[in-house]
Amino acid sequence: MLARMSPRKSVVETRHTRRRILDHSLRIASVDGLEGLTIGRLANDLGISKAGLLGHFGTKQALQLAVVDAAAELFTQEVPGRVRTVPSGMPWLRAAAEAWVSYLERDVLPGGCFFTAAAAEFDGRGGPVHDAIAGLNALWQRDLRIHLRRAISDGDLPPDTDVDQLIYELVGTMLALNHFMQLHRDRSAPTRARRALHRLLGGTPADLTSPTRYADGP
Amino acid sequence: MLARMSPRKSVVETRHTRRRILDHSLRIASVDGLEGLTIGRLANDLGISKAGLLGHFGTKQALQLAVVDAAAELFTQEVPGRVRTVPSGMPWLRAAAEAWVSYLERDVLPGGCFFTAAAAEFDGRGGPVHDAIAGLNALWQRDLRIHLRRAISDGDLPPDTDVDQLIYELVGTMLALNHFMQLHRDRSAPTRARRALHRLLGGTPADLTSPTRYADGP
DNA sequence: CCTACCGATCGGTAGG
DNA sequence: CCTACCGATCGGTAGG
Repeated sequence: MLARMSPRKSVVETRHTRRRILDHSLRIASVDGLEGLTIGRLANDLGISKAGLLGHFGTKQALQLAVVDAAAELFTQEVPGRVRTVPSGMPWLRAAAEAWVSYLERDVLPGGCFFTAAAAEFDGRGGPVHDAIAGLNALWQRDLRIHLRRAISDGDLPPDTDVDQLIYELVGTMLALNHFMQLHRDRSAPTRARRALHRLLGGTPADLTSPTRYADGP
Repeated sequence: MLARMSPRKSVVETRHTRRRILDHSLRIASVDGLEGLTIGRLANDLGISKAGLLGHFGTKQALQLAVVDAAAELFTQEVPGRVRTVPSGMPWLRAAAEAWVSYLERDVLPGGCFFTAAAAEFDGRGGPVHDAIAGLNALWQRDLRIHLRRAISDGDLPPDTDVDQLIYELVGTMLALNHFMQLHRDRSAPTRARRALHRLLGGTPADLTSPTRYADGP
């Protein structure tokens, strides 16, 4: 209460350090996964001690959960955050899809989409980290579902549209974008993604020339 | 040459042990990744010593490369191997796509598709393991490309079909199948995959009722 | 294939 | 936030 240095500043500095830890963790985890993220490496990169770093979170699992939260915050900022003013339904879906492609195209994280990597890493396991990743994924799909239903009631999609099928194909398009950009360093992947999204949602990509359907059944 | 126990049998046993190691490695790696595959754990599971196990491969990286090869062998057996007698072009594509879905639907490996997991794990890194995974992926895409071109020249696909776009969407469909089956334990994912493949390749899935295109552009 | 061992690193704790 | 330390495990080697 008396002879301590300004606690206000100390709190601010603590928050700043925590942010630095999470920012760097996101970069590491997007490339090497949440298990490749080790306390020692992280502390060394940031120039602080392992004990000092761990003091912010307690355990490695708590750190992993904090990183998942930070990734969700980043995604929310970069995708839905950029289309907050766009009308619900089909306009929102097209704008959100474009923001999603753009987010990966701009290489915001060095390893691409954190959630794609984290989902693949933890999909076969149980535990709190798996549950957090799966839950956030489900939340995003719920947003898509809401706007897809709105697009149907607005008449922008046929009334018999299979909403879950469409979500499946939207997710597949984005998984492929990450796959081709990261594994094959294929810079034409964003264009491919936009064409696929146009087939799914309509819209106005100038580069779409081929017909909507590839093949007719026999 | 003289006083050794049958060298024939010893070689057979060595091969058998090597097979056991690779089979178990594939199961571990499909769930926990190629880095989650540790010598100690593997040796313990199989009831042999670490040194004995490592003797088969030399280093961990050599083991990882052997596991990648074993995964390629398994995939080749389960997908192209099952459609070897199907005519080239569109018939082959439809049969191969069905074999691909079936392979994941039957849960051949506990963690789903090894290559999907391994690609996500190594996509941001360099090195021989990354190169092996990317190379095998490229090989499979080359097979798809050959048959897509054949389908075009047979008139089963329009002459202006964007082959690489179609490959992109086929891959996306399979990535989504793995994603929904593994992360969300969604057993309807194979049906979704078949519908998406039908939209891409045509064919005769009985469950397709909705129209081919979801939305019209403005 | 084994035992016995190596240095390095892991997540984490004690105590300040 | 630090130093100093813990037991466990990592990949790998020596020698048989």
